[in-house]
Amino acid sequence: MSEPDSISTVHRIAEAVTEAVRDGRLAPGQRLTEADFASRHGVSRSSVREAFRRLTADGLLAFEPNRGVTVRILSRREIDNLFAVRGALEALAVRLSLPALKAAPERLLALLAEMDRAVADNDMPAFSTANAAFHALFAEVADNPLLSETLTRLSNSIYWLQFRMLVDRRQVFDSHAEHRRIVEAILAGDAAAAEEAMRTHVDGSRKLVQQLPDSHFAG
Amino acid sequence: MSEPDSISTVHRIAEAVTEAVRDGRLAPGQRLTEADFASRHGVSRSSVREAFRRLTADGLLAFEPNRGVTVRILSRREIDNLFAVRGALEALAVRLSLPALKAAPERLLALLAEMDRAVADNDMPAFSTANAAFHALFAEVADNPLLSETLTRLSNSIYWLQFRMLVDRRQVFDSHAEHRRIVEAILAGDAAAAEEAMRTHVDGSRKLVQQLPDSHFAG
DNA sequence: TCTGACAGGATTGTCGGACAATCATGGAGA
DNA sequence: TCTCCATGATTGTCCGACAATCCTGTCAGA
Repeated sequence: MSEPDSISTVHRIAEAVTEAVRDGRLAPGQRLTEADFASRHGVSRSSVREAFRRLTADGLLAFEPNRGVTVRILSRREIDNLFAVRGALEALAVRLSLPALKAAPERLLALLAEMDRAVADNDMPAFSTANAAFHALFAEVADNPLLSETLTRLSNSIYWLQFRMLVDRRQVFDSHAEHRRIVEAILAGDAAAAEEAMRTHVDGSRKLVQQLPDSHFAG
Repeated sequence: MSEPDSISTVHRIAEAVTEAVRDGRLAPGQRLTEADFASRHGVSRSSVREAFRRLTADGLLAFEPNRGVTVRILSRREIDNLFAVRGALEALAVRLSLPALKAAPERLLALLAEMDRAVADNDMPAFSTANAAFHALFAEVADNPLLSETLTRLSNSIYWLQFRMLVDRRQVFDSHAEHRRIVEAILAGDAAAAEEAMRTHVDGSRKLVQQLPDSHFAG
């Protein structure tokens, strides 16, 4: 997703919005007005519109006709829907990537070790980063750009949640045990078990997310 | 996808492009220039740009920075990737929709009958329509808009293929046997079998598509 | 002849401004 | 209190312009 695009104006704006969402300056559900953004960043409204469109396609913003865009926020229901799709796709990624990962498990094991360390050190940012890399690895090794792209879009749609999840570390760290199960199944060459472990893991994440208070959801 | 959007200018343009692709007036891989389209349809370039963006997000067009858009065309490799994702998602749709479909199989059976009739009458357009409805039904009954949306995007990406497939009817009709297998598994309440039947069916479609000559692919 | 640099044309990227279309809000009147 | 409408805010669309970039054909030099 999000083409390199040199250093175009639109790209700059899109980056700015993404960052603002990432570190909470833009709250989920918040409405973004074009003119506002244009003047604040010293660019034309056209460029802002364009950036908004691109971010909408990427899943970060939500677009409503004649109403403009808002920072995307999902209802509990939509979260369930998203995790269902994600589970199916991550399971697919695991299956497709298994042979290659079994043959050359270095990166996989490195990420697992990195997460081990992060858990031991109670280092949430490091864990979060490694976790994202862990999940992205499967799609990447599966060598299916469309799959990677689709999963990225899904991640973008719940961008704000990753941020909100940082508050309660314990449960997030708990999910790490499932990572190990996935890796073991892969090393054993057991595709069905690996897929199932991934499905379970994704559903675990879903449950974790659903435990957040209502204020983090739309609807 | 493609919001109703009243009858806005952008929507009109987008429809026009979609239709043109559907009936072959715009060839896959063909480049579309904004000014051209703007003057031909008597609208501003801004609106054309916007329509192109939307269609790009929908998967019908491909966008390259500083080069504009082209009618999307995939390589054989990309086709395989797409069908892999599609298989996983259609299997998910089958699993999720199974209980509801088993309880109320009317529409499912009606579509199956419609396809039976189309095959008997050698009526390709009718078969094609019913087939699309058949596949869409699962996602719809699964009651997961995100899933429906994602599958629609995938379909749009290979829009031109549906058109090209009309040439050789026999093999397409052959795939109908697999439809029946899916339905039977659903009526029997056998989720695993239904999923597997759907996976097989989707992969069958993939093979069929791959039998087309090189001229229909990018790369 | 072949290769590479360059010029020119074509097309996209961005800008600014303008106005119509639509939505949201709050107040007037029933 | 509720409904309807005026009003302001914002998006949708148009126009025209120019810079940035890409593509192509040409020409000089090896």
